[in-house]
Amino acid sequence: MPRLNDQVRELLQEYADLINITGGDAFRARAYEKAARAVGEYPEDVAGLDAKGLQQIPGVGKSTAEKVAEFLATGRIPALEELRAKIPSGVREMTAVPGVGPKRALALHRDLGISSVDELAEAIRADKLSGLAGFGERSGEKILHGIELLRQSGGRTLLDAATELAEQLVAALSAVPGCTRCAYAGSLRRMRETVGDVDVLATAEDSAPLMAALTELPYVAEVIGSGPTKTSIRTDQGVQVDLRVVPEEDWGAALVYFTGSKAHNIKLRTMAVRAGLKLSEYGLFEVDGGAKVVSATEDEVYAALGLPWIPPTLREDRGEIEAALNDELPVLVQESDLRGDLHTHTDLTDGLATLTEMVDTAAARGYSYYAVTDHAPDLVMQRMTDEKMLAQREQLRELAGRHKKLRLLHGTELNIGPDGGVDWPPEFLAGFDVCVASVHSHFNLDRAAQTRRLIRACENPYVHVIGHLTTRRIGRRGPIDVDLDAVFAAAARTGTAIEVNSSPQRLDLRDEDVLRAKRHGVRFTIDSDAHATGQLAYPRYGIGTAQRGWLTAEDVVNTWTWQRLKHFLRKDALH
DNA sequence: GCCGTTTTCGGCCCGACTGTTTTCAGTCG
Repeated sequence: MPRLNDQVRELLQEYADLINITGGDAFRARAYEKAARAVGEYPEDVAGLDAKGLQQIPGVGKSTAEKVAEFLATGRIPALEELRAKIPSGVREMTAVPGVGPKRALALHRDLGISSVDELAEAIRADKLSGLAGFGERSGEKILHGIELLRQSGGRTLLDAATELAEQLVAALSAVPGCTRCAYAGSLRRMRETVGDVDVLATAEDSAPLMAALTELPYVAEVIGSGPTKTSIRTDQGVQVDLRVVPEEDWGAALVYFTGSKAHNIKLRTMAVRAGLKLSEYGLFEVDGGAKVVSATEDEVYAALGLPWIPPTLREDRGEIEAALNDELPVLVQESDLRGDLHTHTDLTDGLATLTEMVDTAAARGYSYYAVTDHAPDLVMQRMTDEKMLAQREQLRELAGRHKKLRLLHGTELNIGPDGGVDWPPEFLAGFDVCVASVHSHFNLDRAAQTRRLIRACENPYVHVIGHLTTRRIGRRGPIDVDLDAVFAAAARTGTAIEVNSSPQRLDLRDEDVLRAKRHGVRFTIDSDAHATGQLAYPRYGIGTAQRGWLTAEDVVNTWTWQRLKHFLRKDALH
């Protein structure tokens, strides 16, 4: 079940979307969007707030507070239900298709009776859109491509939502009497960027109470199937969960089997066969006679195959078994290795929290250094000015003594222009402690131009970090077309770090590209790109991507001490 | 609908891109 704030966020966002689709006042819709975001990121639980308390949330006024209070009291918002009655839910879902906004969704519904993404795809294939005002020859093609993009990740759940769900499930099932072990496995344990379903494994003498506990959870929408060893449900958020219960003595073999990946397991099984053994989810057995060798722990299973334990994030058959055989497994970077965050925002631009709130939260995370990197002026909508930036720097300097162990760095997130230039001239850039530079526009340049602009950004002596290099948004927007190897070579040559952006919507660079970049000798940062205090915890997801890219703490500059990082940030002095 | 060293009305993140137009609407960041 999502946090109550998240439920309210979703309802307010739905209300805003429906206002947009029905052609209501755009500013009113925007006000609800803003309120939705503010509630979602509000650190306190809204459950304990009354209408007055709700109005303390910035962006929530009288009208929104009343609606939320009504929801908290009755579970319903009549104003929302009225709008829902006018517009089928599929019409709103169509606006999730890249290229389809509220106006087009309404036109498609009103003029062609289309009420779902599936019907939309069908109508395009049947050439029913031509002739509709505002839709030309290329529209259908573009929308179909958008639907394709949506479906590629459609049915898959982002890492943060899946992790939160899995942690709740494990907590609930661990509390069931008779449950001796419980953990999540599958691609979530390997920390893939999206997961198709959530696999939970548990041990108990009697599986029935665990199966019953799962099916009775309040957020179960459907029981897909239930037997003595396996139960599958679907949550009200549409995520499938498979629970498997095994005897405690088989825990290790089952955990290996259900963690995967399939390719990793096939390789393990092949190794077993060569040793006269057979590996399954029930254990490692001798082929002759069928005696069980081991199955109680993962350590034992790997050891019996002549291997050290292999971290789940490496189990993709990308050379980890060979490395393990040669005793060359990397010592993977851990979240606890991170000493700071070098890419964060405040409400000076598009963040939700104040500078002080962000700094306090960073201090509570135990960091030794922390950079504020609000947007630079070329991202016009953020309305940055030199004066605002300098005033923030002053404010940050005044906070310097607030947390004794936390060094505050003043930075910015620059915009890499189409030609590779950035927002400010060298003399202004020199005033920052750290500069992240990212692509925020011109996503459709050809490969040569994209490559050129990124290399030029690396060559800028004031650019320390390239942020979210490919600019992809999972399930929403593909990566830009760029020669990554050429950019990695430039980053390595110029001493420019490449970011592993930890936002679950981005996770950019992707794991396999991290691996490639590492081979070029690139250094990395693992940053939150936080726009709210709660998002400062995002590096837990970026760490997964970094581990899947085989990174060690040595590869990641924000695990370094300040003394060492300071040297790295003096890039201009090194050349 | 929200908000105020623009303060109770009148603004509100602005501009580029795309495909459709022939002067612009819709979408997006």
